[in-house]
Amino acid sequence: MSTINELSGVLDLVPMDDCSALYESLTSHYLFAGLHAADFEQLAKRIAATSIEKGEVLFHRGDAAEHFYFLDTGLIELNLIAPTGDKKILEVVGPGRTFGEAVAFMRGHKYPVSAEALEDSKLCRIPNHDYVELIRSNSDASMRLLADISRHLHDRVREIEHLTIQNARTRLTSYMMDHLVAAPVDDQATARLDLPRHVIASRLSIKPETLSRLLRNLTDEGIVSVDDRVVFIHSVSRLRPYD
Amino acid sequence: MSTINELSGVLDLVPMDDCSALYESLTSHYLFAGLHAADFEQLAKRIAATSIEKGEVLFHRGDAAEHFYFLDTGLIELNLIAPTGDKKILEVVGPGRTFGEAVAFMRGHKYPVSAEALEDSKLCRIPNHDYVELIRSNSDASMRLLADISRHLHDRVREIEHLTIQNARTRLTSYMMDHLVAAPVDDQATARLDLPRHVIASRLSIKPETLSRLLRNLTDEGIVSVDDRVVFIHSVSRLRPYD
DNA sequence: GATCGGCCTTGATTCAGATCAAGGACGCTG
DNA sequence: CAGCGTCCTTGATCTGAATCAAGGCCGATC
Repeated sequence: MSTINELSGVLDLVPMDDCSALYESLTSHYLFAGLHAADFEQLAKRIAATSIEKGEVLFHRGDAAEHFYFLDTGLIELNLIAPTGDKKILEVVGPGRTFGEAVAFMRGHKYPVSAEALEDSKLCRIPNHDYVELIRSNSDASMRLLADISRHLHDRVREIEHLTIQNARTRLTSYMMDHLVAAPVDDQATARLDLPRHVIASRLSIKPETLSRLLRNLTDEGIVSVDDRVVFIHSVSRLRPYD
Repeated sequence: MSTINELSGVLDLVPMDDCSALYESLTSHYLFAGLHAADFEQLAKRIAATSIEKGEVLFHRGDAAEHFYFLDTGLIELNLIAPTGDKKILEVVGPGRTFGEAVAFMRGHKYPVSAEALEDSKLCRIPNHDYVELIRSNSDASMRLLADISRHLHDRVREIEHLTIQNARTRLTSYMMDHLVAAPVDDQATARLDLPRHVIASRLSIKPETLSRLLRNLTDEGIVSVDDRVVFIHSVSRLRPYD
């Protein structure tokens, strides 16, 4: 759980140009797709590729936020830490997604969350300042960023809804429905719980013991069958009676 | 709890131009301040002034969102309703503030929350489409909107933090510190709990009974004195031991 | 294949906050 | 000022989820 970012340039930064595959995946991301080629090339000079090992912290909540990130491979958790040491995982970010892009516009320019690698990861570090300067003259890109941040906002509102007017069991069933491998057929479906149980528990704001018991209850009630990371849902309508 | 907005134009809409004071307060809001006078005049033609009585619902969660709002006078709550009927007040919006502006950029263009008047209120209804078209050609305005929505996002993250890694008592003391009438002096301060108790309770995601008991505990511990809506804090450091 | 160390499950118990149930303190109306 | 409704407080009890405490199940290492 060490920080690799704080003590000057401990990150092994590499100019991104050196890695054409990464260049590709970045340009196809919707936050960059609409940029003029010349503009993007200019920005790309300031983007660095880096990697981080499982368990390392990319940035801490409260750190000055000069960059945002694009995740190429691996898995990053965004979390909040209580004074008591308890951790709440807000979100798990997968490949092809960006994080930290809203911080550029926040007062104080401090990260409101910490970012830690759940797996060895490769990412791009994009300087806020350069990106903002670029989109300032590109209204389409600005609109896409607005859509992006608004979606994050909506996600947070939904999370608050889950935390306040729903209970632990409903949060778990929502999570399952968000992780189906395919659309339900015949009131049946399969979900993949690909993350370690304690990570899922933290995302749902429950303890691992509670997650375990909830899965047991659902199994005992004949609603699901659990085989390691795969959950077979025998009856979606019984799993989600109020949908 | 009736809806005034659903059945076509039941809102008593008035062209905003007719009300110069309102015009004034709108142009001084930071989301409109940077606009060119000619642009704003164009937009103003499409802005309607309206009013709504205490207890009426301005829009429901899930309604198609064609407009956002600027609150001139009164008080509006943004809430979420559980299938069981329980209500969670996400935010209480006061005069001079806007709400619903992020919805224009969300997929589906549906309000993610409902808006209900806590007091008789006067507001302006701004068409999303016209506003977005206007800021599309005004990068300063776009940047301000990005800052605005990012701040909302940050607020939601803080709320999630309060709900997950803090307890009811800490949420209440945070609320008090956010509602001081002046900066603390000598480890003492005064907070105003200007809203009805049940509204504050819902904002904090607790029941009125619990709010009442928490205030009693703080009083019994000699940390605060409560006189109706005014809370005198005898010791900020004892109220917030981890700050 | 024995030993170790994570991670997950299960059981027993505790606890924060909700719920249920009475009052009390008002402001309002007739 | 009597009567009433609304809002708030207080007390008693309940409950969902946390905590505490064992085990069980691997997979890794020697």
